[in-house]
Amino acid sequence: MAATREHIVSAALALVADRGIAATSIDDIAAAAGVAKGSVFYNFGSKSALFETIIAEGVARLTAALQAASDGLTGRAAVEAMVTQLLVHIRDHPDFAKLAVAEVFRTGRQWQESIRNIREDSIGAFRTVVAQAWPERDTTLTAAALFGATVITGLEWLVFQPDRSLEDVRDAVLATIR
Amino acid sequence: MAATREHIVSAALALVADRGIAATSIDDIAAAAGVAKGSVFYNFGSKSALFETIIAEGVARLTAALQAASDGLTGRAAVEAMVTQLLVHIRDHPDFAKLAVAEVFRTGRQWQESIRNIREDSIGAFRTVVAQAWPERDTTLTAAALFGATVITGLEWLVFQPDRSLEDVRDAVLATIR
DNA sequence: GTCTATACGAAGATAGAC
DNA sequence: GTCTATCTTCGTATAGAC
Repeated sequence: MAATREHIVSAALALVADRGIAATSIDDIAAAAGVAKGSVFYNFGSKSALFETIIAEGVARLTAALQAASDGLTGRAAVEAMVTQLLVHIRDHPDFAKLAVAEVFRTGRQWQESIRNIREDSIGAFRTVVAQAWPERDTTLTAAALFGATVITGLEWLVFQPDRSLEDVRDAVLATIR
Repeated sequence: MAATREHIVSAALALVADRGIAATSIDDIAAAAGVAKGSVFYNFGSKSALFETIIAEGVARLTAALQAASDGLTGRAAVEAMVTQLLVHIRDHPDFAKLAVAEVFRTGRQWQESIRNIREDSIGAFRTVVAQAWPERDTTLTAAALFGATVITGLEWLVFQPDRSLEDVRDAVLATIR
């Protein structure tokens, strides 16, 4: 059933955000999702296929959100809108954010296809607005710096200072970058 | 022997940087280090103790390097020196950088004591220079943004654009932050 | 101090009942 | 489509020889 898949996906995301994929067993996921282990394999085939799905869905959702946020905007306004949207997305999907940060720079993993899209698509969205706002700068490195400042500050917020407001965090990031 | 410990530590670091701690077995580490599995346990006691050691040593070395870099400097010069030193450190110890990024925001892990120091000590060093350079800003969030921009750009450099020069990367980061 | 051999549990995956 | 039971492999850790 579709509901079963949803339960499995959200239970898996919650667990791996805190412990990583390898440290999370299908037993743990099935128990947290309230289903039997066999159902996980019936619905996803294998552990790595499960995480391919989870990561691919998460990247697609993030990329779409980032692009929508800067739609119709140009220059610095587009950059600021995208930074803000990234913070909102991290707040609303903190588990995916943690998983993504933990996995982006690893090579030689089973679900690497999906992982690569974190960088190519999501940071790629930043590249587009950066190229338009600051054509004289090194686009890829600047996009990485912007993305990095936003993501790390967002996670600092959620993990260590959850009582801060979105506005505080956004202002701190925007004040740091120019 | 001390050399055995060194071999184990460096083999372990290289493996976990790419696969994560849980996905790396003591068998793999022993084989890569050229020693027997028993020697790993004799020298470190357990897998988690091995990584406690590796992480604690890495955090201490990073924190010392960051503090030394800004020593005697004030204001923006101190910030720039620390950013540059962090990039140098990432270039020279890329495996530790990958491990650190993958683990910082996880909670409830066995080696959490050592991990917490990544944030408290290393980002703490940034906090000090930020507080001095921009007293009007939110110190902790700004330090996180600065640290995040530098680390993520540094890893983008090493993992995806290894042919770029340190100067290019440093200039891109410094141009992005103000 | 380092090795080999082994105990023991954990985890991915499958088979078959319902 | 979901469950329980089971197979098999892998991985941490220990014991004991060298």
